[in-house]
Formats: sequence, structure tokens, C-alpha cells
Amino acid sequence: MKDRNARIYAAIAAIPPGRVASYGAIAARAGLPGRARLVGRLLGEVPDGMVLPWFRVLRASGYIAMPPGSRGFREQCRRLRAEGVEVRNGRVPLSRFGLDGNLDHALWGLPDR
DNA sequence: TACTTGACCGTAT
DNA sequence: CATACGGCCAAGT
Repeated sequence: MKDRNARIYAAIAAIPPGRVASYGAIAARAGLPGRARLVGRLLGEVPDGMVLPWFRVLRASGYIAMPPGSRGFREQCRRLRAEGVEVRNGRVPLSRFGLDGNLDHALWGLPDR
């Protein structure tokens, strides 16, 4: 597997439980700023058997990326709520659960805000 | 090779 | 809030 894919998967794996991150934030964290689409692409083809908190990845707006009502969508809602993340109308309040994307910062990895 | 697609994003209007 | 636009680019056709 390509090194950059491994870095992206690693960035996703690093999202603490109960928090969420955007595609763009993951890309930046993996050293690939501006490559949000690549992250989404990869999530669609996660190697069989690989465990990844894919459900903690949302759009920058806080919305779940999959089509509302789809199976994946419902599954994502379920898993997020299961760890205490609030989801309303397919959207999570990033002000409370987001890791704060872009290019920051030392917050990554800290348990609380 | 050329064109289209898509689990995306930031800025502007 | 919603639309539009340009940027991004790997895969598939």
C-alpha cells in the first residue's frame, strides 16, 4: 500500500473517541493539504479486515457525507451516538465535537475541550 | 488519450 | 440559508 494511504489511515485512527474530524483536516494531518477528496476516496475502499473509526470523519460542515437514509448513513449515526456524539438531521455540532480542522494544532490527541 | 465522477473544501455572492 | 466557482486528482469508461 502507498505510504500516503497509510498516513491517511493513521490520521483517521488517531481521532479520539467521542470526537470527529473533517476530510480536509485528515488530509492536512496526513501531510496532504487540499486533498480532502482523496480521503473520501480511500474511505470507500478500506482494505478488508482493517478496523478504522471511519464514522468519525465528516464533511467540514459537520454533515455526514453519505446519502441521508442510506445504510452507511444510519450506521454512522448509530456509531457516533454510541460514543456520545450528538447527531441531528445528519449533522454534528463541530463547535463541541470537532477537533478543529485546518492546520492546527496541539489540540489533536487531547481528550477534552 | 480525453472525459467523467465523486464519503470534499474554502471563498464569494 | 443556498448557489456558484475553482481547486483537488485517482479511477473508471
